[in-house]
Amino acid sequence: MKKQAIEHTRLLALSLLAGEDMYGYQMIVELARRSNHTFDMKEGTLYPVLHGLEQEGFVEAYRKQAPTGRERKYYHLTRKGQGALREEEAAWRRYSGAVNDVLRGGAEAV
Amino acid sequence: MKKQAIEHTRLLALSLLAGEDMYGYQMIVELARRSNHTFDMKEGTLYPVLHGLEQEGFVEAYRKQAPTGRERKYYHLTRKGQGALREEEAAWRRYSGAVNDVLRGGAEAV
DNA sequence: TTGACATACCTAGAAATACTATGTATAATA
DNA sequence: TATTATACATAGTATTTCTAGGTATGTCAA
Repeated sequence: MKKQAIEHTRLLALSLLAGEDMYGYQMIVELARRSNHTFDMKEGTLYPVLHGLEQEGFVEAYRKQAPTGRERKYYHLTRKGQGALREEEAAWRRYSGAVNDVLRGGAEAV
Repeated sequence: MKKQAIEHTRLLALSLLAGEDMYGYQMIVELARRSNHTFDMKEGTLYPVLHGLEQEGFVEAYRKQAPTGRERKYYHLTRKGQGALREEEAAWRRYSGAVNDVLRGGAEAV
């Protein structure tokens, strides 16, 4: 019943797009694969986030025909989005490092 | 204006109490110190969480006179709380490990 | 002594974030 | 041809944390 704790959705989304352009559904599948199924991001979570990233100019969307004949909406990480990714990565390292410090009983010597 | 992302409040609170009994205000100060001021937990966040942990039997509260003469409300981690802490720690390692896997481009070989 | 500040606890309401549930539509497959 | 997987989307709900406010005591300087 407990909510699954996926909080850094933006970081994860930006990170997925760093390697290659992807469409939403693909990102969900890829995220599950790369995280060994620790993350099971819902469509109701990802799509609004992608729309937000697009509005901020971090990603650009374009439609492309899939080999299946079906049209997909691909997202591309812009230069601005690359900067945002670097910032979010730094924030994550700071955050996770701090949690680990606390778990170890605190960073004694500074 | 952005909300500070402290999500694992329970984990942090339980972890602080693993070493010694503490009172709320002290926990906030200690958390800031141990995290090198990465975490600045608000009272409006901590106190409701402590009350919840108490209701679940993870911590026990008792009042004690401080050297200043003032009464403080100390929290003690119960055996049940120690178990909860171990579980939360494991969840954190799983979660942070998965984020790092995704940032690295995915855990290729499983 | 009094005014400011740090300490110490608490709660109500707002904001942010992610989930559930649902709707639509197409392609593949049994 | 019916079901499943693919693919996008949004409305409403739930959870978590913050903001803002309240109450009260101890310390210290002016």
